[in-house]
Amino acid sequence: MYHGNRHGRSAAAREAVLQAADDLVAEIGYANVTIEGIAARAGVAKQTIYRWWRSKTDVLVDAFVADSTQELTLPDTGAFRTDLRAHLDELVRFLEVSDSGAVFRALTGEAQHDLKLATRLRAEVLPRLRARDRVPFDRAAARGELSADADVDLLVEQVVGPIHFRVLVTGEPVTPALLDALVAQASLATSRSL
Amino acid sequence: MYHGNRHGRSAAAREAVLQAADDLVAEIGYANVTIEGIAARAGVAKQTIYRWWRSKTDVLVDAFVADSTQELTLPDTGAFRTDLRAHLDELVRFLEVSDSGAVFRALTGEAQHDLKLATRLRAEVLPRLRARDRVPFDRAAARGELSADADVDLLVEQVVGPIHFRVLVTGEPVTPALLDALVAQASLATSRSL
Amino acid sequence: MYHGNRHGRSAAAREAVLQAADDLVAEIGYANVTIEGIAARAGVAKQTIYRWWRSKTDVLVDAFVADSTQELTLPDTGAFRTDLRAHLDELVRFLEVSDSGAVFRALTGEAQHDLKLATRLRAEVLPRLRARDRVPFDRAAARGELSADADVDLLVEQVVGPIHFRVLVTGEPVTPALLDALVAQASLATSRSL
Amino acid sequence: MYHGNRHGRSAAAREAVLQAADDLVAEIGYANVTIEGIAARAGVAKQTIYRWWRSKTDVLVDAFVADSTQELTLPDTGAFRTDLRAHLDELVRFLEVSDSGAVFRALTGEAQHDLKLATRLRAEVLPRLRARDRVPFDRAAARGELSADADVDLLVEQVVGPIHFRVLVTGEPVTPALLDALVAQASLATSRSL
DNA sequence: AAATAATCGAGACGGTACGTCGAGTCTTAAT
DNA sequence: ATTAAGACTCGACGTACCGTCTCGATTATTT
Repeated sequence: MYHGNRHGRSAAAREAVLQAADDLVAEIGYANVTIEGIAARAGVAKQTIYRWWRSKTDVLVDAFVADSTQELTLPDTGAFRTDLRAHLDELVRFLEVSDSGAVFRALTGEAQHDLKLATRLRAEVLPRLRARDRVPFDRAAARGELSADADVDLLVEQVVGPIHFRVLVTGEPVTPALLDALVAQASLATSRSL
Repeated sequence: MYHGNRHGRSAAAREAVLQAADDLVAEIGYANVTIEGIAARAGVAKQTIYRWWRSKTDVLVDAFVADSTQELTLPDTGAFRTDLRAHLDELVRFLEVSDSGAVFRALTGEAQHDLKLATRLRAEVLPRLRARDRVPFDRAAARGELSADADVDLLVEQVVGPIHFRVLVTGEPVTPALLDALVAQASLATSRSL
Repeated sequence: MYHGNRHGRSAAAREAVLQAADDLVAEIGYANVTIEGIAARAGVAKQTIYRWWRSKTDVLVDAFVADSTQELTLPDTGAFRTDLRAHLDELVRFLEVSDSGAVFRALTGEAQHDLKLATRLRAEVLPRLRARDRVPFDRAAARGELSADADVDLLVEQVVGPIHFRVLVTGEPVTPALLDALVAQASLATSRSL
Repeated sequence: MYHGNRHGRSAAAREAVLQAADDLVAEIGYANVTIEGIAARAGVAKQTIYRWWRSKTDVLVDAFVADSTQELTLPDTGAFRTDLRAHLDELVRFLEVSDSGAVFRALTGEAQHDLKLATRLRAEVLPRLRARDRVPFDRAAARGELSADADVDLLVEQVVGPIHFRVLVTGEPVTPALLDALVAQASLATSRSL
């Protein structure tokens, strides 16, 4: 067994911590993750974690950002409705199924009673997600399917809001029926604004 | 056949606990509330809390339910759009401003990593809220403004989803512009179904 | 199952408590006996115990006294040395082996930091034991083997003191060698005082 | 090969705990001493106590041993009788009057229903006391006052046994009359063995 | 190459709160 | 009127993590 500074300077330790945090959330659930647990799992001293992060949520935000850096490019189907539907399917998969989505839900939950976390999420995570949600609408606008003065952010919220509501609040599964209705509603808005 | 002290829990203790829990959430925030703190504030032994509740969230669900028992009846304005708008104003006030709403947000947040809490919320709290959200739609249906085969629950989700999304996820204020858009969209849905 | 006052007045409850206390000491050891445990075992309400006894040690003193009421009469062998040796054998058996002796040791131990218990023991238990310890000496005096002005209590202490010392302090077994020495020493004292 | 914080326990914390334990026993009595109380008094975290000691008795044994490390050398009076008498006077003072003796009595009491404590006492405390009790006899042997084949440990027990009996069992004061009798008896034993 | 400084692991520290246990007091319904 | 049942307040238990703090070992940089 090896001791002392086994990570050269720090990069390796940093990655070990993020990886351990990710693993632990998946294995034992967000609520049961502790700084001590992450340190033990990562083979890192507690102090090393405290040197770089303020709290376990801070670690998890970094882990989440690191994971979601991998850009997934939405294939262009040539039409707004199909583009949007494909994106929403992907969004639902992320929120309901993926490990990454589990972390997102946990962090969003924790942010309800942690103002600092809420601020970080809104500064670093949400803009990225928002940008992705806008893609189908921006493409539609480029195609001229959408009037230039339409409030895309507002339209986005009307579409993704109900999905998040189901996932975060009611806990009911997001059904194809809901997605159909949302796509129909968005299409109506685009066509109406012509 | 009864025996022993069958009067069971002391009503005074129960109320003191719920009141203390409510007060503490308002004063120091959900994350800082502890069972010990509630017990001290309520002048009650910790054991008494543990006898009747599993956790602090369990206490707060009870407190929330007790508070929200007071039905607020939505005034009938005679038209769907105005009914709905009045209801949404009230909903936003609840979510963003009220103490009760702060508890709701905290509990919903905690439910993201506490399955038992999630189950309780979905069984005891959400149906009540859902029923309130349906009122404008049900009245519209009674007036014949809405086709009988419309999926009211779906319509409700499309309207309240974006509001919860702002409050819980983005943290942005719910603006009149959003409410206008939601009412317009809902009206469209009703008129279209004629 | 039966409830309420199932013991008529009280005598039965009293006996049930003493019996339960005795059993529990034998089964789980003095240190693990609790009032609640005695009450549960006896099928009696805690309050009933508190009505008659101050503490668990108080119960156990009563139980001990009740048990040791059965007088064991020391057979008269006709000579001091053999009388004394028989008595000491019996004393060692009591202290080292018997359940009753285990209770005696526990109570004596507890009395080191419980003044009330110490007082009760010295008033109710020790005189009885002392009386038994005197028997061989008193018989010797009656036979004229002992001078009338000998301090029997002092002689008794010199004989039983080392035995209690081994049992309570060093925990070493009381060996025949020790008993032989003690008997010899006592005999010397008696013969010298002629 | 060492690694990590191998300096182990903090000497300051250890001493603070032992001192606080000693003080508390003297002030409020053994039965009222709690781990929490010791921790608070010592300005130490409870966990620190639990890290190094199993129980309050374990702390007190350490405190007792630390206190009694200070060897008291018995002055040599030149004769067995006076040596022994001086030692017994000192022993009685220890058992009946000193704070240290109070701890000894409490620990001996507790050992009646705590096997682990009993074992520790017999391994670490009693041999030291026994050694002290032997001193007058060993000196007598060195002077030739005692036959070489005398069982000194047995003689010691016959002398100190009755003293412990009074202190621990009957609670009566150890009188000069008893000490006189014990010294006389021991002298007889020594002279007889010439 | 040797000395120096930064950073690592390990883990002890003072704390806070946890959830449990038993003490001793109280109230209620059954007998 | 006394009991069994059991809820109550209280205090301590022993545990889990928190965030801070040495400590000695291990590098990486500086001399």
